[in-house]
This record gives sequence, C-alpha cells and structure tokens, in this order.
Amino acid sequence: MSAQSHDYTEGLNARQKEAVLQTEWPVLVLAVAGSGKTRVIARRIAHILGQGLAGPPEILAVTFTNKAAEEMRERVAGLVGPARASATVMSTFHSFCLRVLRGHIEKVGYRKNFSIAGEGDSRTLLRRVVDEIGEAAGFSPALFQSAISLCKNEDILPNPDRPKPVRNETEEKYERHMAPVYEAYQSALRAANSVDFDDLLLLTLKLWREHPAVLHRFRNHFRYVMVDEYQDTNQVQYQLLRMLAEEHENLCVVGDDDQSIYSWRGANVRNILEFERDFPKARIVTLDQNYRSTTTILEAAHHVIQNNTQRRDKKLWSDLGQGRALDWFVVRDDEAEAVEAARWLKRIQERTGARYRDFALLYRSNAQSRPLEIAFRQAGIPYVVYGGQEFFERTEVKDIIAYLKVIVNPRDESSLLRVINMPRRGIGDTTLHKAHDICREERISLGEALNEIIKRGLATPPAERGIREFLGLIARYRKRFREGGVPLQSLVEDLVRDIGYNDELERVCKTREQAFNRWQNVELVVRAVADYEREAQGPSLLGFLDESHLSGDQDRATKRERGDAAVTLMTIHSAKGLEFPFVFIMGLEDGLLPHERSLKENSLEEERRLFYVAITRGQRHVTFFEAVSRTLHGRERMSKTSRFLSEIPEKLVQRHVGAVREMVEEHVAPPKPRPKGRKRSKK
DNA sequence: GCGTGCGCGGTTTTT
DNA sequence: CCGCGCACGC
Repeated sequence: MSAQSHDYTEGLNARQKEAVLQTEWPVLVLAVAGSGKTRVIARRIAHILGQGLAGPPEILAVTFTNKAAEEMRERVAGLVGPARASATVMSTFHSFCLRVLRGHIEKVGYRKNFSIAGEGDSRTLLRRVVDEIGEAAGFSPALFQSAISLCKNEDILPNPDRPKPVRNETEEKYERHMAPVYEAYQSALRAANSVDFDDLLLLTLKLWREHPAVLHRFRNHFRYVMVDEYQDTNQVQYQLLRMLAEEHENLCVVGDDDQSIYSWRGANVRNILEFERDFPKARIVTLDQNYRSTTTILEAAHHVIQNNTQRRDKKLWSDLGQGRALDWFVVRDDEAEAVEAARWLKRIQERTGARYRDFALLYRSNAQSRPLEIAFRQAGIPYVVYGGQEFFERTEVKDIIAYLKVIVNPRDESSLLRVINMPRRGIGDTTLHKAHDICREERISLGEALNEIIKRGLATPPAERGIREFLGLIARYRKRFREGGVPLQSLVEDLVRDIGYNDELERVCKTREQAFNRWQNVELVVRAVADYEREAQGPSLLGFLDESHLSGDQDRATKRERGDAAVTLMTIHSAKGLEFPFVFIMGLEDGLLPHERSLKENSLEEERRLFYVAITRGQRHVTFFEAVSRTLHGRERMSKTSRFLSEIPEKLVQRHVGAVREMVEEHVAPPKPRPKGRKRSKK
C-alpha cells in the first residue's frame, strides 16, 4: 500500500469530484437515482484519509441498513485497504447509538446489560400495558405501537398535558388514551431494563443533552460525519447529527428528496429540503447524471415526479441511449397478470438472452406476490420472494433468544414471560399473577418475585417444582456465561438440549416435516452464535444479542446467493437502492398504486415517489401491468387504471390489451452492452 | 393450565 | 381468503 497521496477523484464526473473534494463545511449532495452516490461517499472517505485530514476512527459514516454499511465498507476497502476501512466507523444509526449507550447508558438511568426489545417484544409489552391500565378504548395495541413510535421519532415524550389541536371526537379520545399508555409502556420498558429501537436513538439524544462532557468527547472524536439516504432521517436523527456536527460542521449528507418513501415511519423530508436553512454555510452539489437507465426510462420517471410540488427541481439524464419504449399490459385480472408476466419474461429472455436474476417484479403490497408465485411455479421460472418473516421473528428463534436475554438481563420481564412455561413447566396465569402482585408490593423484578413465591409457599406443588426448575436452569447458565472460558456455541447448544426444545417441537408440531423445519431454525441460531463468535472482536453473549437484534435478517445473505439464478419478487419499498436490467411493475391500479389508504391520508405525493423509485430501478426496460379486476381480501373488485400512468407521455409507452403477443421487432432495443463489473451475454 | 374454534382486520417495514 | 388473538371447554 503506497503512502503517497492518491487522487481519489479519478474517473469521476465534475459534480462527483466536487462532492468528494468539499470536506471542510456542510455539504448536501443531491443525488438522483443511479447517479453513483455510494461511489462518491466511498471516494470522499478515501480522500479524507488520503489527505491525512483524519484517521479512520475519526470518520463516521451512517447508513440506514446494515447492508448499506457493509457495501460502503467494501467500497472503501477497495480504495484504502481493509485495515483502514474496518477502522472507519461505518454503521447504521441504531448500531452507532447502541455502541454509545453500551458505554454510557447508566447516566440516563438504565443498567449496562439492558435488553433490546424488538418490534414483537414491544407489541407484547404494549398489549399487557393496555390490559393492565385498561386504556384500550377500542384502539388496537398495534395502533398505539405505531403512534408511540412516531412520537419517539419526533422527540415527543409522554405528556398528558401536551397541548394539541383536536379536530374531532375520535381524535380527542385517542389523545386522552394515548398519553397514559405511552407513559406506562415507557416505565414498563424501563423496569425491565429494556429499550426499544426508537429508544436507542432517543436515549442517545438524552445522554448528549444532559451530559455535555460526553457529547464533547464524541464531537471532538468524529471530525467528519457522512450520512447516506438523508431524506429518510427523522427528527431525532437530525438532532443527533446536528449536535455531533455543531462545532466543525464537517457534515456531508447524501440523498434524494424524490426517493423519500418512509415518511409513515417518521422520516422527515424537511431535513433534506431545508438543509441550507439548518446549515447556512452549506454547499450544495447536485448529481444529476444517471449511470443506470435508458433515457426513455428516465424521461418517463421524470415526467411522473414532476407532478410533485414539494421537491427540489432537478434534471435527470443519462448517455446510455434511448432504449425500448415502456410496455404496458392491460389484462383481465390478477391471475392473468401473473401468467402474462411469466410469458412476457420468457419472451424477453428469448430475445435478449437475459438471465433470471436480471428480472425483478415489484409490487405495492406483499399480498400481491401470491398469484405471481403460483404462475411462476407453473411456468418453471425460479424466483425468490423478499420480505416476509424475518429469521429473528420466527417463534422458535425468538424462544431461544428470549432464554439468552433472560440470562443476560434478569429484569427482562417480556423474555422471562415468554420462556418461563416453554416448554411446559406447569406455571400458568394464576402463579404469574401472584408473582406480579409481589412485584408491585415489594418493588422487585418478576424473577425475584418468583423466588419470593417459593419462600412464602404460595405456589401449588407442580408450579413450585416448575419455578425451581426454571430458576435453577437460568441461574446455572447465568453463572456459566459470566465465568466464561467455554465457547458460547457449546453453551447455547447445552441450553437448547437442557430445556428439551427438540421434544417440545415434536410435541407441538402437527407434522414431522414442520418439526424438522423448525428445529433447523434452532440449529441456525446455534450457527449464528458460532459465526458471531468466530467473527467478533471480543465475543460475548451480550454482543451476540445486540447483533441479532440490529442485524435483521441473517438469511438475507443466503437468499442473495440463491437469488443469482432466480427472478426477484419484492415490494417497491424493499427495491429502493437496487437495480435490475428488466423491471416489471405490477398492479398499476388506483387503490393499489396509489394505495387507497394513502389517498385518504393525503399522501399522494409519497405514492408518486414510490412509483418513481420503482421506475428508476430499471436499467434496460420497464414493463407495467394493470389488472382490470383484482381479488382483494377474497373479494373481486373492478379497478381503474392508476392515475400515475397518465402522467407519462404516450410516446414513451406501448400499451397492449390482453395477452402477450409477439414482441414487436422495431421496438426491441439493441442489447445494451454496459458491463458494470459483471458481463452480460451479448446475443 | 392447556388445546381448539370464531371473528375481526387486513400498506409499505431499513432498525 | 388468511392469520392472529381471544374466549371457551377439557
């Protein structure tokens, strides 16, 4: 590795160079879809390192997904070598905050061994809370959950007196019930020494606000801060960034307001729209050259997005040639849609020699995948459906994880409740209610209360035996894990054996096959532990749990590999950031895209951005499918063409009604040889 | 304390 | 149509 400084702007266009070279003030990089933003961030990091402006640990690059962080790390490694790349801090907001909190959480009132409550954990907890204080008033726990999350995203704490303009009775009632539930939920979490995903960010903010000395250490440490997908940041993330960059202001954010599709999760487009107001010294660099799609695709996308009012106007162009007009199939129903999509796919393959992995079918909602799966299976087309149940959300996986959580954090009540009678130990509601009463009277944790029950002889003999067995098991493993010395993997293996989980699965499952499948998931947990133990710096059970909560789907890597020889089926949301030579956009009907619920909620512009994101995934060709009639919730409904389709000029689209016929020769684009790293067969 | 039906609700989901 | 959360009978 050469020590002399290197020109990391080589091969970049003028704008990209500008973005890389401006390092000493706030920079907003407005990067349209496919304009090489990851490349720019990676080069910028390399440039800062190469110029000796900062050392690797002094650079912070934040992303939203682990995958993005990983990709970034690889890109940077390719430029400056793996050693310096891995010393650079590239992580998601959540992992970054977790790291901060593992070091300082005691200053904001939690213990170091706090648990992370996943979405499911928090839902369960919320159900219990609502039950206990009897505040449901007809509102579902799910509703409370998302409302609380939105509050947390905006840095709003539970406060019953919060003045709020009230429009109608339902809303007023809702407000009245929301505050106590939020408050009770928060104290329950705290009593369990647990934090939810939103707390990771919120508590970091609290820590920095209340402990300026801590903030200063981080501020002085991270001399350069970069943020990917800035349009997706929420209020709390914005505050965190602001505090971190307050002095040096070496903050570089990259994003595209037109691709903001997560406002329903608290993302605030305002952050990117008003960056100059927030940081008056800001420079703005616009990357408007697209390196991905044909001009036809871009023109169509551009016409669509221009109907939005709340956006920064920008061009969008490429020099990749015109390509084929977009195709638009109007078919009878969702079944026909799937069958025609399969036929169309084969036709394109015949003509272009494209492989299965070159295709993606994108849809608004997961329910749309089913007819596609059926048709593709019949047509013998291999496919991979993305989304669905996450590995760490599966029952058996959650059970094992819950055991581990109880072992690490004795106060973790949700996890304790999950496993105390799993497998059956004869401990039911009666006993647990007694324990819960003791919790309250004595202000002790549930685990301690169980001990009390035995001491006071309050449990029935079988329940008492169960409690002893359970507490003994947990105590034994807690000790073993604390003492260390034995590999994590064998301890987890022992645990799974000791609790008799295999037998439990055999008992619960109806078929052998199901038991086998679920047992395999248990084995995957053990494998995940082994993998973690091998890779991590200083592996610990706590570290494994942290990783398992924040790294989403361990399966994703394996799915990707399998995806090589398969067509991709996914929602438009999960397609963001990806690209495919051939993209099919399914269900172009009013009510689906735009979704009817969004029409009610006044978020048509976000639906349009969603459509824009879908179109701009396509490299060579995009096809629309519209079903005149669609079965939804078991009921057949007639539908109207998506209003978005009329926003694309007619000359860019070829409309076909009914079945797929021969692909009309003059429309076929010459196979576009743009080998981006990997070669495409040219025939 | 544990297993089975009814009934309700049902976009999107990076962490 | 499907999955679940809860309410009832063993």
